Amino acid sequence: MTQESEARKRRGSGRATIHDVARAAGVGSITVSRYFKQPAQVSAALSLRIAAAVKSLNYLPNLAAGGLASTHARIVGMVIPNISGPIFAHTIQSFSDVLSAHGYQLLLASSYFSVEQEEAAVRTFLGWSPAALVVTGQYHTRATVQLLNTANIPVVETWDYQPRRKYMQVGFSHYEVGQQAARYLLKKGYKRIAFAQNSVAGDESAIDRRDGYADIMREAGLEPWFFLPTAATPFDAGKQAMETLAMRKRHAAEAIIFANDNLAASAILAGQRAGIRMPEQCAIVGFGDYAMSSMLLPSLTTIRPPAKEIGEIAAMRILESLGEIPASKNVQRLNLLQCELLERESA
Amino acid sequence: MTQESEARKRRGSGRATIHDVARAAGVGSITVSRYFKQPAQVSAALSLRIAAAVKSLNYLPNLAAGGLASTHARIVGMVIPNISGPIFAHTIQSFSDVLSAHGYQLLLASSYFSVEQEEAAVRTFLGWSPAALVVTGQYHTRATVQLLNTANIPVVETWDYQPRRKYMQVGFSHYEVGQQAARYLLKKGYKRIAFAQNSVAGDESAIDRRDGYADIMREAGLEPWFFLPTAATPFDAGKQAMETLAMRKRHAAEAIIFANDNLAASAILAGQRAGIRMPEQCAIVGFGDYAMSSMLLPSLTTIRPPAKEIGEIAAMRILESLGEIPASKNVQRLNLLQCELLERESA
DNA sequence: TTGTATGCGTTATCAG
DNA sequence: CTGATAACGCATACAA
Repeated sequence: MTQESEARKRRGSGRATIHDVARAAGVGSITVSRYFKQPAQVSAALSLRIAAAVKSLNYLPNLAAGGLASTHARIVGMVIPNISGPIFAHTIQSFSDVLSAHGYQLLLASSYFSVEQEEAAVRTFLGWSPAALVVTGQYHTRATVQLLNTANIPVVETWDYQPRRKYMQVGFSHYEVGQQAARYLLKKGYKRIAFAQNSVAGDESAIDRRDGYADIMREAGLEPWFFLPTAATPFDAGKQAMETLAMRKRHAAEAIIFANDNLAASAILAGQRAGIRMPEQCAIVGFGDYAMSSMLLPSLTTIRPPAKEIGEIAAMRILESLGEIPASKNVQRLNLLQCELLERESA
Repeated sequence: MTQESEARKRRGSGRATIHDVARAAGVGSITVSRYFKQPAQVSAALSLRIAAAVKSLNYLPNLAAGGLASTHARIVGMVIPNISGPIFAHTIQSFSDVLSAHGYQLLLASSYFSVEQEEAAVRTFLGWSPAALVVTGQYHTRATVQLLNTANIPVVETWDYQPRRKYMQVGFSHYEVGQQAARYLLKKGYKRIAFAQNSVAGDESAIDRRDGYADIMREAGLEPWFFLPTAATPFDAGKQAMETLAMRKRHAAEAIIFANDNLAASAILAGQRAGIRMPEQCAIVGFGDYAMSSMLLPSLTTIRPPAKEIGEIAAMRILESLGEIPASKNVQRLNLLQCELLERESA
């Protein structure tokens, strides 16, 4: 009875607050706050009493209140094209792991390659007063840029790298990846090299890769050859590319660079079924190094993006900006990552 | 000068607040709050003025403050074994999509199949006063259960289903999946059927599947045959299982059920290299239906878990509990999902 | 090292 | 339909 009769507050979660702990420990509430944030500044005697009170009351700090009071919550928002895609998940995973090791939480949203959805996500995230924000790529709406600029917090663009951008960038040059693939095939002696694009609208990075390919072709005195599938799903699009480019009677493609491994994989399956010898009759190069790529027959030659590294390094840069860890030198160079061309059987 | 000379607050983000909007619109701040939360309760005239003020001030609601005042933030925490895994990502994606359509944000953490890491994540999440919490599976630490119980918010366990659990469950019975695989192979006439486990510690669900398999074997008067790989990576473990079980001289396995498709895939590759005819010499069944499974040679017969559906339905149940959408009937039955056995070439 | 007063931006309560 | 006031739980500024 008596313990229940304590005048209950009109609102509130009913959970113990920092004041309850302070009262139980016989200290000021600010000391409890320090006990969590700057333990070194609290004497051993008080620390002990506070620890006991915390335990007996099952105290859990209210992070929202803390964030409100300190104007920035220990939260970082991340907008990624899609969570369940074969590659971005690794970035999310490593990013989240590094952050949570330092007491920051990940707030996640997906844009499905739509800059408008990205804008909506950024807008919502800012409502949480996040400590930092991560977006994918360098293509955003005007309003997103405006929001990012006025937010006055660290912003990182991942999965791309362009010189002289305003925000921190952690990624690689898609343009150079396109060049890399084209050079590789040219060196192998292929001439009739096509580039099969993605039917997903909004994947601007794939366009950059295509342009890198095109420029290398022109340098070599060859005409770039673009194929834009009309099929909706990657599976159908890859098949369509294979049928259109490699199975034509005259002037068939000797090699095809695909916008990603999904397309390339379905092309290999289609080719296999049609009895096309790969790479002799048609060489295939992908992008992404998805899990299945090494298991195909022929195994897929592809370019591996540093997905996990991107997440890790982005998190580190943010923690540096936030003063959580000492700053690295030569950040500029560290942020520009390299992709690896994995030479397998298909090219 | 004059516009800058407005006495600046000592603290704060510098962003416009609800009071700024109220002043600009000539209304009380609570009316602005209502304008966002219950637009129907605000007259058209005031709504117009508020809308203008919001726009001109670039007002963005501070969600942390709102969450603090209303004791529950529009946030839902989700703990998942791993984000970058081949199947959970789909659950995350669909869960996040449904939630964000209703103005809830996803706070994500991974446990790596460790109940201790799960506990830590739950603890942190609770600090945000989330509207609801989602965990994976039914195995938790005592402290986690305690936290979940006292949190007094909707809790959903995903990726599993056991009768008479305390929390809402959205998933399927791993035990029945194990039974399903065993029955399928027995029906095909296989007798010497082994189960290759996962070397990842903490994957309790895989144990449930194994037990389902074992019981069906016993029912059929056959001895269950467990193989526990020592190899660390799934790739090596699958290969090891194949070599140990199917390539032995005498009494080799006629069929192997693998704890997941990663193991099964590497087994198929190893078998292929060793010239083992599948399924004639050894049939293979996986679990998960990962992206590469249909691309293998032979394509992998596997059991597809309803990953996307789990995320969707979990989100719906939460939104129902929160009163955001009308409640469904027969929730009990709806939450028990079925896995589909995909009959392909390997078994 | 510790404590007091006050503000963070919003919503619940209650009154018009 | 609208508004004044007081929480929400914590951290900053400043003082002791």
